[in-house]
Amino acid sequence: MIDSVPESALPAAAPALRQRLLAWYERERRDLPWRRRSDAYAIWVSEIMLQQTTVQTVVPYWRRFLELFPNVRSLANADLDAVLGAWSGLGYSRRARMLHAAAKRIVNERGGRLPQTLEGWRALPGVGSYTAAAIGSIALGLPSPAIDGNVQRVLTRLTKTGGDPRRTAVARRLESLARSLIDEDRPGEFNQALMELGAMVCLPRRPSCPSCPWGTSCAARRDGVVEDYPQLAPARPAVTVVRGAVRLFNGRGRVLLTRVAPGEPNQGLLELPGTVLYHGRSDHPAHAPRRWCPELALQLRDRLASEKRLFVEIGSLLRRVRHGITHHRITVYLTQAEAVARVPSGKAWCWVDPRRLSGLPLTGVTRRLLESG
DNA sequence: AAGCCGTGGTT
DNA sequence: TAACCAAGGCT
Repeated sequence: MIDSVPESALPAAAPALRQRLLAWYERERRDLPWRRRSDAYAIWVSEIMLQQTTVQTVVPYWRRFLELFPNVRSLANADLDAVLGAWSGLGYSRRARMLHAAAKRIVNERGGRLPQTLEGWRALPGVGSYTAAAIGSIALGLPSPAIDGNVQRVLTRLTKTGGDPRRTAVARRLESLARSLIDEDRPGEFNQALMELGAMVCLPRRPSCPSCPWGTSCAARRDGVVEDYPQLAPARPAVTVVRGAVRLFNGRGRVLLTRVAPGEPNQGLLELPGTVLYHGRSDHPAHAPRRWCPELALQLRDRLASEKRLFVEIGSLLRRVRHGITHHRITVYLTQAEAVARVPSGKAWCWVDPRRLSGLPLTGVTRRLLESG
């Protein structure tokens, strides 16, 4: 269902809305490192990192990444492991693979020249409609609306547009709205201002309507229903996962890691040897084990032996880490272990100095399990 | 087009 | 604690 205010009202108000938004943005904009850059490469990297990831998390990663890979050629020439290592902890490592693949394609097929059109960007792996519009407007001055979750929230509230904005029909309506609002002379500023408004003022919960430059024009605020928008569909129930992992040292104080097999989550990254001990929907009557126990230790030992040919005796519990992912709730128990047979070797296994983890392509959980403890 | 990706932060 | 959210894209 889509109910909204008459759209004819909006184009007339567009110039005033534009002016108020841009004036607010000029005053309130955060000093983010990529906002000091105008080259498409720096903007591109920031936009890929910012997909489903908060600004606060991205900033240090972006700085390190641009020091390691200052331009598209250095990124294209880098080993995938180095790129994944720089990404480790940021999540959704597929973004890093696609960024690396896109850099290679730019160097190999375009002589290292970055695209200068929306279609050119859109054709690269990892660049969808939002990211293409963001790069296009910010780095190239193209007048294309960049519509992310923030912008969806602002626009559904401004116009009381009902329905889930992630659905195609609603998204099209919002895009049409944004197109009628965008400042064609300063599209990059406009897009960033709209996203900034969503990130700083028009918050999902407890928005700061009194300080909003659009507050007097907002239909949802006028009717006192701001927090009823956007009308997102309820999320699916989460999946509960319990996992066991072992910390096994060799004689030189190095810890055993294994390469995640293709087809598994986090494939290609390094993780502590382990296995899934429980996997189920959390809306079912929970059978998920609630605490570490000898039965789980035996199961972990047997499955490491049968699945990975790693033969150990399980020692004491070292720590428990909870990991909340979109619709996964993961609990990992890390135990000590002693090898009782020769440890496998080969490409899937490696021993690393636990003091030298930075730069390794670790999974997020492994990074947390190994840090300071 | 609907589900998946199994991240980190806030409330 | 657990739900919800974030500068989404891919299949």
